Amino acid sequence: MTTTTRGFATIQQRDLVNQIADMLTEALLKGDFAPGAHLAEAQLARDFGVSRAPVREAARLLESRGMLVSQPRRGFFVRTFNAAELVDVYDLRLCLERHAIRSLAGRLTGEMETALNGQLDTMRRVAREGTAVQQIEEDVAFHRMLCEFSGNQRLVRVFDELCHEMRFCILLIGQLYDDPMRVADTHEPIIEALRTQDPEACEAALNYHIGVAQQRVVEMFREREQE
Amino acid sequence: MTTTTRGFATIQQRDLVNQIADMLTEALLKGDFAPGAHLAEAQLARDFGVSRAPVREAARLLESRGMLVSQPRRGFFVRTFNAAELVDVYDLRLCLERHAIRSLAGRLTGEMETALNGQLDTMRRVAREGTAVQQIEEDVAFHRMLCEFSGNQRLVRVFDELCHEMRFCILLIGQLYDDPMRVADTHEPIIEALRTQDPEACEAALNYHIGVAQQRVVEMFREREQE
DNA sequence: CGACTGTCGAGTGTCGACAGTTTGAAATTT
DNA sequence: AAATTTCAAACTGTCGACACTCGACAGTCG
Repeated sequence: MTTTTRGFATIQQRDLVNQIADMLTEALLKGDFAPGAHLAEAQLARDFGVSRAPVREAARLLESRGMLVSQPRRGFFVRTFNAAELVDVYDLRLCLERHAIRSLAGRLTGEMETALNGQLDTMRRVAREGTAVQQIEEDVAFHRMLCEFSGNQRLVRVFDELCHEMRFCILLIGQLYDDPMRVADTHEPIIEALRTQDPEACEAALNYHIGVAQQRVVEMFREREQE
Repeated sequence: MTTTTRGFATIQQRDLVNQIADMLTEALLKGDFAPGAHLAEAQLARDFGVSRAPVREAARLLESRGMLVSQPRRGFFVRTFNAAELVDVYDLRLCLERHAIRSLAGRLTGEMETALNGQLDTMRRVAREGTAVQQIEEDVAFHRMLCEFSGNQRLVRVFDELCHEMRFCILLIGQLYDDPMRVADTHEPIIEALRTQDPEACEAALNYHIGVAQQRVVEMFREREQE
């Protein structure tokens, strides 16, 4: 939230599209719509008390985020995942973060290390007293930092897109896949590897970390799939 | 209503959004719009002989492909690149292809090798008798194959997005950056490295190949920027 | 002379409506 | 009873219209 010189909050009359997109996102993450369900524009427009135009644009936005899919003349549907797609998402995530951490090894500044350690503290705090959603969010934030520190903003953008899908998947499963405090702890080796300045060690730590996460999520997802 | 102020051909009543998106893409690649130029919905709608709704959707599509950017209440503008963004694009491309080739080393099938060699032949053919656009297209197709062979479809999707931007940049420069036949030849070492089944060799070949391309493109772009 | 204000045109955000298509179920046939 | 056809309701794609916002320019006041 930016402020003006006088300290007023900037008035950003967030247009309808973004508001609707946020509401839809929330509803989707809460599981209000079944996977694969059809979203009727007119119905949503009535629900939100607006016309179909902004609903349509919001839906396209969620489509670009991979949470909805559209079929010509049939409309929008809640995105469904299969295990293979989930594997791909985590594999791509590994691809991105490995590239980031690799370019990072050897030029990690003190500031960066402080930021990462601070994020680790935050993760441990929400592991104790936060909600599941917060825990996921802080976990994502840690990995996002790695991407940001790579200096490649285009890479960060792809990471963000991936995150939408990961969030969606994880909340689709309906429960966290591990003890949040232990999850936080498993980020420690990554920082340590970065400190050694050894690219190989960094890659190994990340490989392991993401590999474990992928395995757990996919496993839980496969269990869910049996219904 | 056959001709328009900008001279676009008229379109049929099918799939308006995609047709408009294609025509806009073509116009953008041809350089009909200056970088940073404002695209007025109403004007385009008149030009195409349709209403603003499909134009708007097509513009959003191009926005998601990184060819346009939008500002609230101000509309769509032709995306501008700076050298740093171009560096990021090529860096991310290296990230993707390195991941692909790495997972490919050691499980390259005969079919894959045949396909790659076939593509190389195609590249050499269009280097002799094709247009610049074709040459770029076949070059992209080779690298896309590498991504496809990784088996990660999500990765291919990101690669495709990146390609839109690369195409746009390259054609923005207005000329090819190297002798097309030599460009084709530089793909040979990649296939050779894959044949050795050695991940390190594959990575090295790719690093070199993309590094050279990046350097050339960015260099030419910087020259252009001086105006 | 400089800064502020009012006005005007251009353009986006949103709306309600219409036409053609898809869907699901009733109606009919086998 | 199962399969097929028919048909109406629901829905999407597209359109034209209106209100509000933004930027430019000229005019006003100190």
